[in-house]
Amino acid sequence: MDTTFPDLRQYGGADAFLQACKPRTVLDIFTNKWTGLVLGALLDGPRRFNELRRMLDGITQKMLSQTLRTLERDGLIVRTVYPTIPPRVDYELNELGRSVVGVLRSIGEWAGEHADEVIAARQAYDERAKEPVKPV
Amino acid sequence: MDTTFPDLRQYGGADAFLQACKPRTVLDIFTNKWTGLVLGALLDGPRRFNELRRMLDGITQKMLSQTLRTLERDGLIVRTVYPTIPPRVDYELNELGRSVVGVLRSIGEWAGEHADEVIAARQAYDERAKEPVKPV
DNA sequence: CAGTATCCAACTAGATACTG
DNA sequence: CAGTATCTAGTTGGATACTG
Repeated sequence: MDTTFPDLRQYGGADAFLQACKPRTVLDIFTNKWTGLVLGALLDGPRRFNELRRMLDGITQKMLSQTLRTLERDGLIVRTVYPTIPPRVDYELNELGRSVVGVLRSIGEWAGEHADEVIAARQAYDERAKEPVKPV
Repeated sequence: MDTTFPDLRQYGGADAFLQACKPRTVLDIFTNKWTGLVLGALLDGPRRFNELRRMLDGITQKMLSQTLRTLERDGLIVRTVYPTIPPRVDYELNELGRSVVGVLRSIGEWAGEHADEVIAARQAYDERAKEPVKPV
């Protein structure tokens, strides 16, 4: 079986759900640790490398570089080099990149609306696990 | 900085985007390899363990077990044990679980609509990388 | 300024074997 | 039937040092 992610538009039962699995690699866009934050940092317009690094305080040079390269390769952002001294490089969302942000927003909305619920469920589950023996 | 995922509802610029970062742990729901498929397999109603294993051909016993436990702990599915011999265990989506599927659907829709675009961008990028020297 | 290169610790997921 | 336990290969991300 191809374990790629399903295209849920075509969902019509579990089988169809599972068969509609083609573009899983594309899903890396959403599973990467920094992708969402980097795209978010670009929402207001073009940013330079170190500018992004400051905005994303906590990201390493390596991860910023890697994330930007991946986003560029995936066609979500545009990298522009100005051959000045010192060099200047701008990163900017393109149309495809902006469309991803829409999806990230719906993920963020769900997380914002239900995070407490999930966290409470986890605590309840862990509490239950503490006392597995039924008191008589 | 807290590198959790932003709640984009509150977005009002990159700063707000970055500051609205609280419930990142909740995002594991979307980044897990099997979560989406398991939730999808439960869309039509309760399923038993080995039933799910057959539907998700390719998943190992360990990963199915682990994924189901995580989903149960997160409060997205309900696990019901029937103390029969042989044992019977049903897994079922609850309301929270069904709401996640909505988000997964929007991810799947984006992926379905733009996968070709992303894949083409990757190929183009890789092609460009092959001939880095500008022919004179 | 805008990156690369290298090493390493932590985590993930698969294969395999065993259990109430 | 419905799992758990263990071992291991592969991947991810961070720290650090260096470069055009």
